[in-house]
Amino acid sequence: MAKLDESLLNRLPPFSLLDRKQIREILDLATSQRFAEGATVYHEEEEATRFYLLLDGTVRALHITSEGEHVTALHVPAGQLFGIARAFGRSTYPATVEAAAEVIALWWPMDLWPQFVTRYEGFATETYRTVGQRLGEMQTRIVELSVLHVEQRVANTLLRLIDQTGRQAEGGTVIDFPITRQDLSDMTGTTLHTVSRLLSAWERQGIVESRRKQIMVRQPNRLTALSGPRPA
Amino acid sequence: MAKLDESLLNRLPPFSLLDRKQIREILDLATSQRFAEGATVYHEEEEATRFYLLLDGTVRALHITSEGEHVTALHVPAGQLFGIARAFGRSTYPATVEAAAEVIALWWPMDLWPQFVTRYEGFATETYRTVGQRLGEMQTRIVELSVLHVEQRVANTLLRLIDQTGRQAEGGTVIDFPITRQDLSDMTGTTLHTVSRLLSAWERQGIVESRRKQIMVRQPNRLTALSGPRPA
DNA sequence: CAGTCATATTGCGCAAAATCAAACTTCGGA
DNA sequence: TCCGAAGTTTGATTTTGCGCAATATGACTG
Repeated sequence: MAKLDESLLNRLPPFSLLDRKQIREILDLATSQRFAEGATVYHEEEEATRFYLLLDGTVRALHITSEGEHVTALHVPAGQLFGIARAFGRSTYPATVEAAAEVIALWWPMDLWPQFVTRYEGFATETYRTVGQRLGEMQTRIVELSVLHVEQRVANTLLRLIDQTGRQAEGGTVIDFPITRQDLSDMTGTTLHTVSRLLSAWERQGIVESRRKQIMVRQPNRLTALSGPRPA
Repeated sequence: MAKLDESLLNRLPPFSLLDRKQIREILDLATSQRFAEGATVYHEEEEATRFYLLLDGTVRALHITSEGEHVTALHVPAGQLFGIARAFGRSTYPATVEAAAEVIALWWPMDLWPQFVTRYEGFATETYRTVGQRLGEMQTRIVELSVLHVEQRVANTLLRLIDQTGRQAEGGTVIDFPITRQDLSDMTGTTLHTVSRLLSAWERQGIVESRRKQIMVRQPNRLTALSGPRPA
Protein backbone atom coordinates (compact mmCIF):
# COMPACT_ATOMS: atom_id res chain seq x y z
CA MET A 1 0.00 0.00 0.00
CA ALA A 2 1.22 3.48 -0.85
CA LYS A 3 2.42 5.48 2.08
CA LEU A 4 -0.16 7.93 3.28
CA ASP A 5 0.62 11.58 3.46
CA GLU A 6 0.65 13.34 6.80
CA SER A 7 -1.28 16.27 5.43
CA LEU A 8 -4.32 14.01 5.32
CA LEU A 9 -4.75 14.27 9.05
CA ASN A 10 -3.15 17.32 10.50
CA ARG A 11 -6.03 19.63 9.62
CA LEU A 12 -8.74 17.40 11.01
CA PRO A 13 -10.03 18.20 14.49
CA PRO A 14 -9.42 14.84 16.15
CA PHE A 15 -5.77 15.03 15.19
CA SER A 16 -5.05 18.71 14.94
CA LEU A 17 -3.22 18.91 18.25
CA LEU A 18 -0.75 16.17 17.41
CA ASP A 19 2.81 16.54 16.17
CA ARG A 20 4.28 15.05 12.97
CA LYS A 21 5.65 12.04 14.71
CA GLN A 22 2.34 11.08 16.25
CA ILE A 23 0.49 11.56 13.01
CA ARG A 24 3.05 9.35 11.30
CA GLU A 25 2.45 6.69 13.93
CA ILE A 26 -1.29 6.84 13.44
CA LEU A 27 -1.06 6.69 9.66
CA ASP A 28 1.23 3.69 9.80
CA LEU A 29 -1.43 1.84 11.72
CA ALA A 30 -4.20 2.79 9.32
CA THR A 31 -5.57 0.97 6.32
CA SER A 32 -7.13 2.96 3.54
CA GLN A 33 -10.07 1.58 1.67
CA ARG A 34 -12.29 2.65 -1.18
CA PHE A 35 -16.03 2.01 -1.30
CA ALA A 36 -18.16 2.27 -4.42
CA GLU A 37 -21.41 4.20 -4.42
CA GLY A 38 -24.00 2.21 -2.56
CA ALA A 39 -21.49 -0.17 -1.01
CA THR A 40 -22.05 -1.16 2.59
CA VAL A 41 -19.23 -0.41 5.02
CA TYR A 42 -20.77 -2.36 7.89
CA HIS A 43 -24.11 -3.57 9.13
CA GLU A 44 -26.09 -2.70 12.22
CA GLU A 45 -25.55 -5.14 15.10
CA GLU A 46 -22.36 -6.43 13.54
CA GLU A 47 -19.37 -6.81 15.85
CA ALA A 48 -17.61 -3.43 15.86
CA THR A 49 -14.08 -4.38 14.87
CA ARG A 50 -12.91 -1.19 13.19
CA PHE A 51 -13.32 2.54 13.48
CA TYR A 52 -13.18 4.77 10.44
CA LEU A 53 -12.16 8.19 9.31
CA LEU A 54 -13.93 9.46 6.23
CA LEU A 55 -11.35 11.09 3.97
CA ASP A 56 -13.49 11.78 0.94
CA GLY A 57 -17.12 11.39 0.02
CA THR A 58 -20.18 11.03 2.19
CA VAL A 59 -21.58 8.05 4.04
CA ARG A 60 -25.01 7.59 5.51
CA ALA A 61 -26.07 5.77 8.63
CA LEU A 62 -29.33 3.95 8.26
CA HIS A 63 -31.62 1.39 9.80
CA ILE A 64 -33.47 -1.33 8.02
CA THR A 65 -36.70 -2.49 9.59
CA SER A 66 -37.95 -6.04 9.66
CA GLU A 67 -40.29 -5.01 6.83
CA GLY A 68 -37.32 -3.98 4.73
CA GLU A 69 -37.99 -0.27 4.99
CA HIS A 70 -34.98 2.01 5.07
CA VAL A 71 -34.71 4.84 7.53
CA THR A 72 -31.73 7.12 7.12
CA ALA A 73 -30.52 8.44 10.44
CA LEU A 74 -27.83 10.88 9.32
CA HIS A 75 -25.15 11.73 6.79
CA VAL A 76 -21.51 11.98 7.70
CA PRO A 77 -19.45 14.46 5.69
CA ALA A 78 -15.76 14.06 4.84
CA GLY A 79 -13.33 14.63 7.70
CA GLN A 80 -15.32 12.95 10.43
CA LEU A 81 -14.88 9.75 12.33
CA PHE A 82 -17.57 7.09 12.16
CA GLY A 83 -18.07 3.58 13.45
CA ILE A 84 -16.93 4.73 16.86
CA ALA A 85 -19.14 2.34 18.80
CA ARG A 86 -16.52 2.05 21.50
CA ALA A 87 -16.88 5.71 22.33
CA PHE A 88 -20.18 4.91 23.96
CA GLY A 89 -19.52 1.51 25.33
CA ARG A 90 -21.03 -0.61 22.59
CA SER A 91 -19.45 -3.67 21.11
CA THR A 92 -21.64 -3.68 18.01
CA TYR A 93 -22.34 -0.98 15.44
CA PRO A 94 -25.53 0.90 16.16
CA ALA A 95 -26.49 1.44 12.50
CA THR A 96 -25.72 0.24 9.02
CA VAL A 97 -23.37 2.52 7.12
CA GLU A 98 -23.17 2.78 3.36
CA ALA A 99 -21.36 4.99 0.88
CA ALA A 100 -23.64 7.68 -0.53
CA ALA A 101 -21.08 8.28 -3.25
CA GLU A 102 -17.63 6.94 -3.99
CA VAL A 103 -15.81 7.04 -0.69
CA ILE A 104 -12.26 6.87 0.60
CA ALA A 105 -11.82 6.05 4.25
CA LEU A 106 -9.11 5.05 6.67
CA TRP A 107 -9.73 2.48 9.33
CA TRP A 108 -8.02 1.13 12.40
CA PRO A 109 -8.69 -2.03 14.38
CA MET A 110 -10.99 -1.25 17.28
CA ASP A 111 -8.40 -2.69 19.65
CA LEU A 112 -6.43 0.48 19.13
CA TRP A 113 -9.29 2.63 20.38
CA PRO A 114 -8.22 2.73 24.05
CA GLN A 115 -4.69 3.72 22.99
CA PHE A 116 -5.96 6.51 20.79
CA VAL A 117 -8.09 7.87 23.58
CA THR A 118 -5.37 7.84 26.20
CA ARG A 119 -2.31 8.55 24.15
CA TYR A 120 -3.40 11.30 21.81
CA GLU A 121 -4.10 14.71 23.25
CA GLY A 122 -7.47 16.02 22.18
CA PHE A 123 -8.58 12.89 20.41
CA ALA A 124 -11.11 11.92 23.07
CA THR A 125 -12.42 15.43 23.47
CA GLU A 126 -12.96 15.90 19.78
CA THR A 127 -14.56 12.53 19.43
CA TYR A 128 -17.07 13.29 22.13
CA ARG A 129 -17.78 16.59 20.49
CA THR A 130 -18.69 14.64 17.38
CA VAL A 131 -20.93 12.37 19.39
CA GLY A 132 -22.58 15.45 20.85
CA GLN A 133 -23.18 16.86 17.38
CA ARG A 134 -24.78 13.67 16.17
CA LEU A 135 -26.95 13.56 19.23
CA GLY A 136 -28.01 17.09 18.44
CA GLU A 137 -28.83 16.17 14.86
CA MET A 138 -30.87 13.24 16.01
CA GLN A 139 -32.82 15.43 18.38
CA THR A 140 -33.55 17.81 15.57
CA ARG A 141 -34.73 14.87 13.49
CA ILE A 142 -37.09 13.78 16.24
CA VAL A 143 -38.54 17.22 16.71
CA GLU A 144 -39.02 17.61 12.97
CA LEU A 145 -40.68 14.26 12.57
CA SER A 146 -42.96 15.06 15.49
CA VAL A 147 -44.20 18.49 14.60
CA LEU A 148 -43.53 19.31 10.97
CA HIS A 149 -45.50 18.41 7.86
CA VAL A 150 -43.98 16.38 5.09
CA GLU A 151 -43.34 19.40 2.88
CA GLN A 152 -41.53 21.18 5.69
CA ARG A 153 -39.45 18.14 6.50
CA VAL A 154 -38.34 17.70 2.92
CA ALA A 155 -37.49 21.39 2.67
CA ASN A 156 -35.45 21.21 5.87
CA THR A 157 -33.67 18.11 4.72
CA LEU A 158 -32.68 19.68 1.41
CA LEU A 159 -31.41 22.76 3.18
CA ARG A 160 -29.37 20.66 5.58
CA LEU A 161 -27.89 18.66 2.72
CA ILE A 162 -26.79 21.66 0.73
CA ASP A 163 -25.42 23.13 3.91
CA GLN A 164 -23.42 20.04 4.84
CA THR A 165 -22.30 18.84 1.46
CA GLY A 166 -23.33 21.53 -1.01
CA ARG A 167 -21.19 22.34 -4.02
CA GLN A 168 -21.59 25.68 -5.78
CA ALA A 169 -22.63 25.51 -9.45
CA GLU A 170 -23.97 28.03 -11.94
CA GLY A 171 -27.50 28.78 -10.95
CA GLY A 172 -27.42 27.35 -7.46
CA THR A 173 -26.06 24.83 -5.01
CA VAL A 174 -25.88 21.15 -5.88
CA ILE A 175 -25.97 18.25 -3.48
CA ASP A 176 -22.66 16.68 -4.30
CA PHE A 177 -23.62 13.05 -4.13
CA PRO A 178 -26.19 11.16 -6.17
CA ILE A 179 -29.54 11.22 -4.44
CA THR A 180 -32.83 9.68 -5.47
CA ARG A 181 -36.39 10.54 -4.51
CA GLN A 182 -36.38 7.30 -2.61
CA ASP A 183 -33.33 8.39 -0.63
CA LEU A 184 -34.99 11.65 0.26
CA SER A 185 -38.12 9.87 1.36
CA ASP A 186 -36.04 7.56 3.57
CA MET A 187 -34.62 10.65 5.24
CA THR A 188 -37.98 12.27 5.83
CA GLY A 189 -40.22 9.35 6.63
CA THR A 190 -42.44 9.71 3.61
CA THR A 191 -42.86 8.04 0.20
CA LEU A 192 -40.94 8.60 -3.00
CA HIS A 193 -44.20 9.62 -4.66
CA THR A 194 -44.78 12.49 -2.31
CA VAL A 195 -41.18 13.65 -2.67
CA SER A 196 -41.49 13.51 -6.43
CA ARG A 197 -44.63 15.65 -6.37
CA LEU A 198 -42.99 18.18 -4.10
CA LEU A 199 -39.88 18.47 -6.24
CA SER A 200 -41.98 18.82 -9.36
CA ALA A 201 -44.01 21.60 -7.79
CA TRP A 202 -40.86 23.36 -6.60
CA GLU A 203 -39.26 22.98 -9.98
CA ARG A 204 -42.28 24.65 -11.63
CA GLN A 205 -41.76 27.55 -9.23
CA GLY A 206 -38.07 27.76 -10.02
CA ILE A 207 -37.00 26.93 -6.47
CA VAL A 208 -35.07 23.79 -7.38
CA GLU A 209 -33.88 22.06 -10.50
CA SER A 210 -33.38 18.35 -10.67
CA ARG A 211 -32.13 15.66 -12.92
CA ARG A 212 -32.06 11.98 -12.26
CA LYS A 213 -30.17 11.45 -9.02
CA GLN A 214 -29.24 15.09 -8.76
CA ILE A 215 -30.82 18.08 -7.12
CA MET A 216 -29.82 21.73 -7.34
CA VAL A 217 -31.31 24.34 -5.07
CA ARG A 218 -31.74 27.65 -6.88
CA GLN A 219 -33.51 29.68 -4.22
CA PRO A 220 -32.62 28.47 -0.74
CA ASN A 221 -34.46 31.36 0.85
CA ARG A 222 -37.74 30.23 -0.65
CA LEU A 223 -37.12 26.75 0.69
CA THR A 224 -36.48 28.26 4.08
CA ALA A 225 -39.83 29.97 3.85
CA LEU A 226 -41.46 26.59 3.26
CA SER A 227 -39.51 24.88 5.99
CA GLY A 228 -41.82 25.89 8.80
CA PRO A 229 -41.06 27.31 12.22
CA ARG A 230 -37.38 27.32 13.10
CA PRO A 231 -36.74 24.64 15.68
CA ALA A 232 -36.22 26.58 18.92
CA MET B 1 -28.20 19.55 55.19
CA ALA B 2 -28.48 16.00 56.50
CA LYS B 3 -25.55 13.79 55.74
CA LEU B 4 -26.22 11.50 52.82
CA ASP B 5 -25.93 7.79 53.19
CA GLU B 6 -23.30 5.88 51.26
CA SER B 7 -25.76 3.19 50.31
CA LEU B 8 -27.36 5.70 47.96
CA LEU B 9 -24.54 5.33 45.50
CA ASN B 10 -22.68 2.08 45.88
CA ARG B 11 -25.20 0.06 43.90
CA LEU B 12 -25.38 2.44 40.97
CA PRO B 13 -23.28 1.62 37.93
CA PRO B 14 -21.33 4.85 37.62
CA PHE B 15 -20.09 4.41 41.18
CA SER B 16 -20.18 0.69 41.74
CA LEU B 17 -16.45 0.20 41.36
CA LEU B 18 -15.55 2.76 44.00
CA ASP B 19 -14.62 2.17 47.62
CA ARG B 20 -16.31 3.66 50.68
CA LYS B 21 -13.87 6.48 50.99
CA GLN B 22 -14.37 7.64 47.43
CA ILE B 23 -18.13 7.43 47.73
CA ARG B 24 -17.94 9.51 50.89
CA GLU B 25 -15.89 12.09 49.03
CA ILE B 26 -18.40 12.23 46.24
CA LEU B 27 -21.36 12.52 48.56
CA ASP B 28 -19.75 15.31 50.49
CA LEU B 29 -19.49 17.30 47.31
CA ALA B 30 -23.10 16.67 46.33
CA THR B 31 -26.19 18.72 46.97
CA SER B 32 -29.52 16.99 47.16
CA GLN B 33 -32.59 18.67 45.84
CA ARG B 34 -36.28 17.92 45.56
CA PHE B 35 -38.40 18.87 42.57
CA ALA B 36 -42.17 18.91 42.56
CA GLU B 37 -44.14 17.26 39.78
CA GLY B 38 -43.88 19.37 36.66
CA ALA B 39 -41.00 21.47 37.99
CA THR B 40 -38.27 22.34 35.54
CA VAL B 41 -34.77 21.26 36.47
CA TYR B 42 -33.09 23.20 33.70
CA HIS B 43 -33.82 24.63 30.28
CA GLU B 44 -32.45 23.78 26.88
CA GLU B 45 -29.59 26.07 25.80
CA GLU B 46 -28.99 27.14 29.37
CA GLU B 47 -25.39 27.19 30.56
CA ALA B 48 -24.66 23.68 31.86
CA THR B 49 -23.44 24.40 35.37
CA ARG B 50 -24.44 21.19 37.13
CA PHE B 51 -24.73 17.52 36.48
CA TYR B 52 -27.34 15.39 38.20
CA LEU B 53 -27.98 11.94 39.52
CA LEU B 54 -31.62 10.94 39.73
CA LEU B 55 -32.19 9.21 43.07
CA ASP B 56 -35.93 8.84 42.95
CA GLY B 57 -38.71 9.56 40.48
CA THR B 58 -38.59 10.08 36.75
CA VAL B 59 -37.57 13.08 34.71
CA ARG B 60 -38.25 13.76 31.08
CA ALA B 61 -36.08 15.51 28.53
CA LEU B 62 -38.05 17.61 26.11
CA HIS B 63 -37.83 20.29 23.47
CA ILE B 64 -40.10 23.24 23.08
CA THR B 65 -40.50 24.57 19.56
CA SER B 66 -40.83 28.22 18.65
CA GLU B 67 -44.55 27.52 18.26
CA GLY B 68 -44.71 26.34 21.85
CA GLU B 69 -45.21 22.70 21.00
CA HIS B 70 -43.65 20.19 23.34
CA VAL B 71 -41.71 17.22 22.05
CA THR B 72 -40.60 14.72 24.63
CA ALA B 73 -37.28 13.16 23.71
CA LEU B 74 -36.93 10.58 26.45
CA HIS B 75 -37.59 9.61 30.05
CA VAL B 76 -34.82 9.01 32.53
CA PRO B 77 -35.54 6.45 35.24
CA ALA B 78 -34.14 6.58 38.78
CA GLY B 79 -30.47 5.70 39.17
CA GLN B 80 -29.20 7.42 36.06
CA LEU B 81 -27.12 10.49 35.50
CA PHE B 82 -28.54 13.37 33.51
CA GLY B 83 -27.47 16.84 32.53
CA ILE B 84 -24.11 15.47 31.50
CA ALA B 85 -23.55 17.94 28.68
CA ARG B 86 -19.83 17.92 29.35
CA ALA B 87 -19.64 14.26 28.41
CA PHE B 88 -20.09 15.27 24.80
CA GLY B 89 -18.31 18.56 24.71
CA ARG B 90 -21.25 20.88 25.14
CA SER B 91 -21.32 23.86 27.42
CA THR B 92 -25.11 24.16 27.35
CA TYR B 93 -27.84 21.66 28.09
CA PRO B 94 -29.19 20.02 24.96
CA ALA B 95 -32.77 19.70 26.20
CA THR B 96 -35.13 20.97 28.84
CA VAL B 97 -35.58 18.58 31.75
CA GLU B 98 -38.58 18.48 34.02
CA ALA B 99 -39.81 16.24 36.79
CA ALA B 100 -42.47 13.81 35.58
CA ALA B 101 -43.34 13.13 39.19
CA GLU B 102 -41.92 14.20 42.51
CA VAL B 103 -38.20 13.82 42.17
CA ILE B 104 -35.15 13.64 44.39
CA ALA B 105 -31.80 14.26 42.75
CA LEU B 106 -28.21 14.93 43.67
CA TRP B 107 -26.15 17.43 41.78
CA TRP B 108 -22.55 18.52 41.54
CA PRO B 109 -21.03 21.64 40.00
CA MET B 110 -19.99 20.92 36.43
CA ASP B 111 -16.48 22.08 37.31
CA LEU B 112 -16.04 18.77 39.09
CA TRP B 113 -16.78 16.81 35.93
CA PRO B 114 -13.17 16.48 34.75
CA GLN B 115 -12.14 15.25 38.21
CA PHE B 116 -14.88 12.65 38.28
CA VAL B 117 -13.89 11.37 34.89
CA THR B 118 -10.20 11.09 35.65
CA ARG B 119 -10.25 10.21 39.31
CA TYR B 120 -13.00 7.66 39.59
CA GLU B 121 -12.45 4.28 38.04
CA GLY B 122 -15.31 3.25 35.80
CA PHE B 123 -17.17 6.54 36.01
CA ALA B 124 -16.30 7.61 32.47
CA THR B 125 -16.99 4.21 30.99
CA GLU B 126 -20.37 3.93 32.61
CA THR B 127 -21.27 7.43 31.62
CA TYR B 128 -20.54 6.75 28.01
CA ARG B 129 -22.53 3.61 28.18
CA THR B 130 -25.46 5.75 29.29
CA VAL B 131 -24.87 8.09 26.39
CA GLY B 132 -24.86 5.08 24.09
CA GLN B 133 -28.15 3.87 25.49
CA ARG B 134 -29.78 7.24 24.97
CA LEU B 135 -28.45 7.34 21.45
CA GLY B 136 -30.02 3.96 20.89
CA GLU B 137 -33.33 5.12 22.28
CA MET B 138 -33.30 8.14 20.06
CA GLN B 139 -32.62 6.03 17.02
CA THR B 140 -35.55 3.83 17.91
CA ARG B 141 -37.67 6.95 18.24
CA ILE B 142 -36.62 8.10 14.78
CA VAL B 143 -37.34 4.77 13.18
CA GLU B 144 -40.72 4.59 14.87
CA LEU B 145 -41.70 8.08 13.86
CA SER B 146 -40.62 7.35 10.30
CA VAL B 147 -42.35 4.08 9.61
CA LEU B 148 -45.05 3.41 12.17
CA HIS B 149 -48.62 4.64 12.30
CA VAL B 150 -49.90 6.69 15.17
CA GLU B 151 -51.66 3.76 16.82
CA GLN B 152 -48.51 1.67 16.68
CA ARG B 153 -46.40 4.47 18.10
CA VAL B 154 -48.73 5.01 21.02
CA ALA B 155 -48.82 1.28 21.71
CA ASN B 156 -45.03 1.10 21.61
CA THR B 157 -44.70 4.09 23.88
CA LEU B 158 -47.04 2.63 26.47
CA LEU B 159 -45.18 -0.64 26.40
CA ARG B 160 -41.87 1.14 26.85
CA LEU B 161 -43.20 3.15 29.76
CA ILE B 162 -44.54 0.17 31.66
CA ASP B 163 -41.29 -1.58 30.96
CA GLN B 164 -39.12 1.27 32.23
CA THR B 165 -41.20 2.53 35.10
CA GLY B 166 -44.06 0.09 35.49
CA ARG B 167 -45.44 -0.77 38.90
CA GLN B 168 -47.45 -3.94 39.42
CA ALA B 169 -51.04 -3.46 40.59
CA GLU B 170 -54.09 -5.67 40.77
CA GLY B 171 -55.31 -6.21 37.26
CA GLY B 172 -52.25 -5.00 35.43
CA THR B 173 -49.22 -2.74 35.31
CA VAL B 174 -49.48 0.94 36.12
CA ILE B 175 -47.24 3.72 34.85
CA ASP B 176 -45.93 5.03 38.10
CA PHE B 177 -45.98 8.71 37.38
CA PRO B 178 -48.92 10.92 36.46
CA ILE B 179 -49.34 11.06 32.73
CA THR B 180 -51.89 12.94 30.66
CA ARG B 181 -53.14 12.36 27.13
CA GLN B 182 -51.24 15.46 26.19
CA ASP B 183 -48.03 14.01 27.58
CA LEU B 184 -48.51 10.86 25.57
CA SER B 185 -49.16 12.85 22.43
CA ASP B 186 -45.97 14.84 23.04
CA MET B 187 -44.09 11.56 23.13
CA THR B 188 -45.62 10.21 19.96
CA GLY B 189 -45.91 13.25 17.78
CA THR B 190 -49.66 13.30 17.61
CA THR B 191 -52.54 15.20 19.25
CA LEU B 192 -54.18 14.62 22.56
CA HIS B 193 -57.43 13.97 20.73
CA THR B 194 -56.07 11.03 18.84
CA VAL B 195 -54.51 9.59 21.99
CA SER B 196 -57.79 9.97 23.82
CA ARG B 197 -59.65 8.14 21.06
CA LEU B 198 -57.13 5.34 21.06
CA LEU B 199 -57.25 4.90 24.82
CA SER B 200 -61.04 4.92 24.78
CA ALA B 201 -61.09 2.25 22.12
CA TRP B 202 -58.56 0.15 23.98
CA GLU B 203 -60.45 0.57 27.22
CA ARG B 204 -63.64 -0.72 25.54
CA GLN B 205 -61.63 -3.77 24.48
CA GLY B 206 -60.28 -4.27 27.99
CA ILE B 207 -56.68 -3.74 26.96
CA VAL B 208 -56.06 -0.76 29.21
CA GLU B 209 -57.80 1.02 32.03
CA SER B 210 -57.29 4.68 32.70
CA ARG B 211 -58.20 7.32 35.16
CA ARG B 212 -57.26 10.93 35.02
CA LYS B 213 -53.49 11.13 34.81
CA GLN B 214 -53.10 7.42 35.24
CA ILE B 215 -52.91 4.50 32.87
CA MET B 216 -52.90 0.81 33.64
CA VAL B 217 -52.11 -1.77 31.02
CA ARG B 218 -54.19 -4.92 31.53
CA GLN B 219 -53.15 -6.94 28.48
CA PRO B 220 -49.64 -6.02 27.33
CA ASN B 221 -49.62 -8.82 24.79
CA ARG B 222 -52.55 -7.30 22.93
CA LEU B 223 -50.76 -3.97 22.88
CA THR B 224 -47.73 -5.71 21.46
CA ALA B 225 -49.93 -7.10 18.72
CA LEU B 226 -50.98 -3.56 17.86
CA SER B 227 -47.48 -2.19 18.04
CA GLY B 228 -46.50 -3.14 14.53
CA PRO B 229 -43.39 -4.84 13.18
CA ARG B 230 -40.64 -5.27 15.74
CA PRO B 231 -37.85 -2.80 14.96
CA ALA B 232 -35.09 -4.89 13.39
C1' DC C 1 -69.77 24.71 48.73
C1' DA C 2 -69.58 27.40 44.69
C1' DG C 3 -66.74 28.54 41.14
C1' DT C 4 -62.98 27.75 38.17
C1' DC C 5 -59.49 25.42 35.83
C1' DA C 6 -57.24 21.54 33.94
C1' DT C 7 -58.14 17.25 31.89
C1' DA C 8 -60.75 14.13 29.09
C1' DT C 9 -64.30 12.56 25.60
C1' DT C 10 -66.52 12.53 21.32
C1' DG C 11 -68.66 13.93 16.81
C1' DC C 12 -67.94 15.93 12.36
C1' DG C 13 -65.74 17.63 8.30
C1' DC C 14 -61.54 18.27 5.95
C1' DA C 15 -56.89 18.08 4.23
C1' DA C 16 -52.58 15.78 3.88
C1' DA C 17 -50.36 12.14 2.43
C1' DA C 18 -50.38 7.07 1.58
C1' DT C 19 -51.60 3.66 -1.63
C1' DC C 20 -52.63 1.82 -6.06
C1' DA C 21 -51.73 1.91 -10.82
C1' DA C 22 -49.66 3.03 -14.98
C1' DA C 23 -46.77 5.28 -18.11
C1' DC C 24 -42.60 7.55 -19.13
C1' DT C 25 -37.48 8.72 -19.11
C1' DT C 26 -32.76 7.98 -18.53
C1' DC C 27 -28.88 5.31 -18.38
C1' DG C 28 -25.75 1.64 -18.80
C1' DG C 29 -24.60 -2.59 -20.75
C1' DA C 30 -25.06 -6.56 -24.00
C1' DT D 1 -28.33 0.47 -30.98
C1' DC D 2 -31.52 -1.83 -28.66
C1' DC D 3 -33.10 -3.64 -24.27
C1' DG D 4 -33.89 -3.83 -19.56
C1' DA D 5 -33.42 -1.96 -15.10
C1' DA D 6 -33.64 1.83 -12.27
C1' DG D 7 -35.51 6.02 -11.43
C1' DT D 8 -39.31 9.40 -12.04
C1' DT D 9 -43.82 11.36 -12.91
C1' DT D 10 -48.62 11.70 -12.59
C1' DG D 11 -53.51 10.63 -11.87
C1' DA D 12 -57.21 8.47 -9.20
C1' DT D 13 -58.64 6.73 -4.94
C1' DT D 14 -58.52 5.84 -0.10
C1' DT D 15 -57.08 6.32 4.48
C1' DT D 16 -55.49 8.51 8.37
C1' DG D 17 -55.42 11.58 11.62
C1' DC D 18 -55.89 16.62 12.45
C1' DG D 19 -58.61 20.85 13.52
C1' DC D 20 -62.53 22.56 15.49
C1' DA D 21 -66.17 22.62 18.63
C1' DA D 22 -69.02 21.28 22.15
C1' DT D 23 -69.54 18.86 26.39
C1' DA D 24 -68.36 16.36 30.39
C1' DT D 25 -65.76 15.32 34.49
C1' DG D 26 -62.93 15.53 38.07
C1' DA D 27 -59.92 18.36 41.23
C1' DC D 28 -58.44 22.30 43.59
C1' DT D 29 -59.26 27.06 45.73
C1' DG D 30 -60.97 30.43 48.36
